[in-house]
Amino acid sequence: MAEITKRSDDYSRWYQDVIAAAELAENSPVRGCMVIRPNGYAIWENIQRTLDDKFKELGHVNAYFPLLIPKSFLAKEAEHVEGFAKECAIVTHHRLKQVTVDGKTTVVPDPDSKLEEEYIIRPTSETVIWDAYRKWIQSYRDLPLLINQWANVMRWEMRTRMFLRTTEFLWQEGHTAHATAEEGRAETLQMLEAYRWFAEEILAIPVLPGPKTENERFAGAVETFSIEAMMQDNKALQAATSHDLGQNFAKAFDVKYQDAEGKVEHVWATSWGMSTRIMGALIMAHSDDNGLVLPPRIAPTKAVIVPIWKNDEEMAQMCEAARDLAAKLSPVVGTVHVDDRDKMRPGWKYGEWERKGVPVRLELGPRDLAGQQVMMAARHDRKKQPVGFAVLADAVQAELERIQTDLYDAAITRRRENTHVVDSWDAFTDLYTKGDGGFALAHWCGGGDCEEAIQQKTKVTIRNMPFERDETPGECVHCGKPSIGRVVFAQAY
RNA sequence: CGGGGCGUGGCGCAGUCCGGUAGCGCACCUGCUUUGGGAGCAGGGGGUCGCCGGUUCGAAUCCGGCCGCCCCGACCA
Repeated sequence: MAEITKRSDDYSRWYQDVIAAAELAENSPVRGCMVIRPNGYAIWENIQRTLDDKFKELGHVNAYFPLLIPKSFLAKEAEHVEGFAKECAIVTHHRLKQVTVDGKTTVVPDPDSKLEEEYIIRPTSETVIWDAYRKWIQSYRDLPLLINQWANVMRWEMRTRMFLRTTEFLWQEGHTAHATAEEGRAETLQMLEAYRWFAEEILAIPVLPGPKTENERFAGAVETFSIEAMMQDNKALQAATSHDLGQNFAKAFDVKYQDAEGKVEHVWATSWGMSTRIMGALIMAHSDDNGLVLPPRIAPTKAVIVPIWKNDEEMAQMCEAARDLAAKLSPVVGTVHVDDRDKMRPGWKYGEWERKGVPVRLELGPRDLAGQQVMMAARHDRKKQPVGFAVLADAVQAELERIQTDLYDAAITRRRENTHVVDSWDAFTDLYTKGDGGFALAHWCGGGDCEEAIQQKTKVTIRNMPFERDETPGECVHCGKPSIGRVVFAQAY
């Protein structure tokens, strides 16, 4: 295993090194696409399970819509096409043909199999889904319609980064239909809150929920909300979005319902999503120079037991004792792994499980067994202490909770230290050129042109306008016009 | 798509300037000794040198083209 680059030396290499060292994912033969390895996919499965339970608790059901979307569908909502046209993969043929060129056999699209109407690989599924909703919705009795889909999508990005921006990515997309604008808005906010809960309580990543500016809105939405997180390099990352789609898609796909009084109206829609990008946030939020650090609530393996021995007899004893402990622990704390591999010394194993981010390590040697105890070590702060067998389950449970809390506290402290109230353009530019960046709470006039000008000059964008923000008017940090209050600026992933 | 860097066993690299048929560390396999923070010794397996073409008696090395990866910009979740 190659050394992990230090964060202070090269943050972006560090990020890639952590992914490689923890065996989360690797590049694939397809440009911009990644192979998610078992260690990475196990985390995604936990993310899926937790979110899926939450969605269902809130009344949603799952369905599956096709990967391929007729080209004409995308064109039905004007803003939507404009937003996605530049990054669509297109399926044009349905058959290959073997040909021999210079004695070598290869395959080419069979010209005779050209599709009359080409398909695009979904960049998001609003269009196919709303085409179906037209058929499913007739009456107010069919509402609300609360459907979620777990799927892969493709957006042909110019520059990709593992998890953070890949050509193909996995996500969930919720698509709901409602009888009134108020219900739609309530759903949009409810799901944003679900994402906030998930990011903060499960992933230990503090986030700022709030509406995006008009420029940053989802193509086709009336209003877009996001949760924004700060990474260890002080850049912002949009961790999830929730869109109030108004009647835009209902009108584009002619989805109407009849209310109790017999009046026919277009329905009101929302969509909301969280993707494998969140894994990039998870990796960057907590990991250190020794590798991955995972919050216990999302970690696939909560604890690993490393037995220590000097000879075959001891090996048998320690392994048996370790398996006994694991069997007692698992029902209380979750998956516990016993690393009984021969041929590897304990020190090597410690290093490996640290790289992979397992929150708690339990060391069990002859001296421990004699004293009916283990040495318990935490991944994130390396604190080590002896714990008696009798109280082990409670102690590990408490340790996992301590780790979860520590990680959240560290992240929120880091965010506080790197969030600055900025009141002049000089201070603003200094922060992002000479300083360490981070979040700037600054006045903004509300003008899209002004927002773009700021981005042009500094590469800093308005992440969102947090619900909890200072709305006292002031002067726009850039143009000096009267402001709508302070919004959050940052360089973003 | 522009600017910079890099493609050589699984990983990290040397060799390229100055052409002579591929080497080091780690990992892997076998055996013995080991095992409380990345063990030691001995033996062993594995590479069309990113791809295509050219020059040459001979190319990892020189020339031309292409592809991919990483970093920095323009687009985005």
